[in-house]
Amino acid sequence: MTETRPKTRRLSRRSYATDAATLAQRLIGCVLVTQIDGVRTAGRIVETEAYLGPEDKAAHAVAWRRTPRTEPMFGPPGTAYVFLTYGMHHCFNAVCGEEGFPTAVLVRALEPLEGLNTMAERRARPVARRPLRPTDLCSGPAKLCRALAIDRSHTAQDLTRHPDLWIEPRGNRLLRPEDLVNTTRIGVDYAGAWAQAPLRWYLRDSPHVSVRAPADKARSAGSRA
DNA sequence: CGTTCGATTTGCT
DNA sequence: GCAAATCGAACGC
Repeated sequence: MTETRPKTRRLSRRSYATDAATLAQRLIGCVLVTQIDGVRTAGRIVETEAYLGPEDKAAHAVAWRRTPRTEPMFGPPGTAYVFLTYGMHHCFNAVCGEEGFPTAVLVRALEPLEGLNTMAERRARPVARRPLRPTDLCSGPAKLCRALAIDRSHTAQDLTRHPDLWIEPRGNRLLRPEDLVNTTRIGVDYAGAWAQAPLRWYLRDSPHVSVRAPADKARSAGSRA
C-alpha cells in the first residue's frame, strides 16, 4: 500500500545545529506548521530572537540553570522548547547549537499562510469581539502559539520527527541580509546590559511583526523629511 | 512554605 | 499609557 500522505520537507537536524544568532536569521522566511487533529495551520516566520546560553542574562538557562522547565534546551538541536509565561501565555522556541548546551531561538511573529479561519477561532476570546485582521493573528510570541495551538504538550518534542509540529525550509532562500532588521530583544529589561544586545531580527517590510524598532518605525511612518 | 514575578496580551483610562 | 489577568517557576526564610 502506498501512503499518499504528502511529503513535508522539514528543517534537518543539521540545520538546527548552529548558533542561535545564525539560526534566528535563517529561520526568517521558513514556515512553522502545526497539524492538530488533522487541521493544518501554518505561517511564515517573520520575527525571531536569539537566546545565546548560560552567559546570556536574558535567557532562561542563564548560569546553566537546569530545571524541569529548561530541560528541553539541553536536548539535541531541533527540539521544541515551549514555556508558559504570565500564567496564561505560551512561547515557542527551536533549540539549536550542540546537545548539552542550552541555547534556542524564540519565534515572535508569523505571516499567516494556511488555516486563517482556524487561527481566528483559536485567537478569539470567550466574549465576542471584532474580527481580527490577519496582521493581528500571529504578531507576537503568545499570539502565534494560540493561533497554531502550540502549548506545553509540545515542549521537548522533536521538530524533525513530531507528527504535529515542524518547520519547513521553503521560502527562505530569497532573503538577503538587508531585508532584515536587527535590533534589541523585547521584554528582557531585567537582563541588564544583555537587554541591549541586538539579538532580534525581523523582516523589514512585513506588517506581521510584533514591535518595530524605533528607527524602522519612523521609516515606515515616514512621510516627512 | 510564602512571596515575587515573568522571553505577554488585552482592555480601559 | 497603565494595570489586570493568572499560575507555576524560582527563590528566600
